[in-house]
Amino acid sequence: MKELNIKLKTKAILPLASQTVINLLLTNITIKTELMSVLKPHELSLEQFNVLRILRGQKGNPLNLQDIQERMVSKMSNTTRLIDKLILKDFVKRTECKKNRRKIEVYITASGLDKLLELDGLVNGAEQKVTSKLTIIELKELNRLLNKIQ
Amino acid sequence: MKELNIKLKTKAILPLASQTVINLLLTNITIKTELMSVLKPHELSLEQFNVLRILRGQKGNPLNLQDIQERMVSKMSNTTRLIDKLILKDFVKRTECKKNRRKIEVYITASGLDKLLELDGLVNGAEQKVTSKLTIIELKELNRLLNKIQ
DNA sequence: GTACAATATTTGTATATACAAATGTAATTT
DNA sequence: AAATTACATTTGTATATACAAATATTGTAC
Repeated sequence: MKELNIKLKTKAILPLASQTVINLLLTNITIKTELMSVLKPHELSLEQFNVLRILRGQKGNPLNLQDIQERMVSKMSNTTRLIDKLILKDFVKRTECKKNRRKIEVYITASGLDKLLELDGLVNGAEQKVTSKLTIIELKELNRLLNKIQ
Repeated sequence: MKELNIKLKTKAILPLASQTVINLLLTNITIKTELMSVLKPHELSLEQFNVLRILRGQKGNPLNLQDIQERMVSKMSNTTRLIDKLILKDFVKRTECKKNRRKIEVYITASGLDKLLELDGLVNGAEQKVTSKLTIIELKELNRLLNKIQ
């Protein structure tokens, strides 16, 4: 509570539920800032990077937009336009599905795979950095608690 | 880990640090969705609501833009334009500071206070809802862990 | 007291997010 | 097989976010 008051420069006494919500929002900003500091120089957003990783996970097989969306962290973002951005950067390719022309299939390109290879270590480093202040036991406990909230 | 794999529809085995980061991002979406479901009908964003609460905390005294920004959860957003929106809704007033004409002072209006009164219970309810699956001890532990990350 | 630096806010711009509506395609019903 | 419904993606629009540049005011050094 004391730390929270310092962060928000206030003396207000907040209920535990409010403290938790604010702390989660603040932690989110910390994490996004850290990850973006790695991705920004490569002109990738967090979700763009995530979609590249999802496509790599397919090992050469394509995914259609819906399947991609289901695997994304934020299901709300506009997948069509996100893929457009990745196509402009030549990290993915899009082809029409022959079996069902409503669908489009998305592949990761060789240069997309290269970029991921370049980023893997950096992103892992950022993830390590933000979690490094907790022990393994604490991290497991944190995951357990977060899981209960969702 | 199992739950995470289900959420992301993948079988990938992720390091603990990555799991934690993704779980924090997912939890953030849960919380924002819950809070926005309360605020949306009132056409307020999360930060707009937050700024109103910050101003109420001043008990009639004004705050300038910088002071507001320091107290905000997300310090990145454009405070000038956020205040513009609140002025349009007649929830705050802005006056030029006489001592230092570079500064502008922002007050909450009576109708801003009314709106907050209307929202207090709803927002508290949303906060309770998202935290209700944890015990008080777990919530305290969660706050402690989040504090260490930030 | 003029020039320069520091401060506070505003404006501009590019991108991201959120969501509704439109388009095109396939499947189902009658 | 025409009409309707469901599905997959795209487009439109409004707002939010992120950050750089511009403007206006104040403080300070010479």
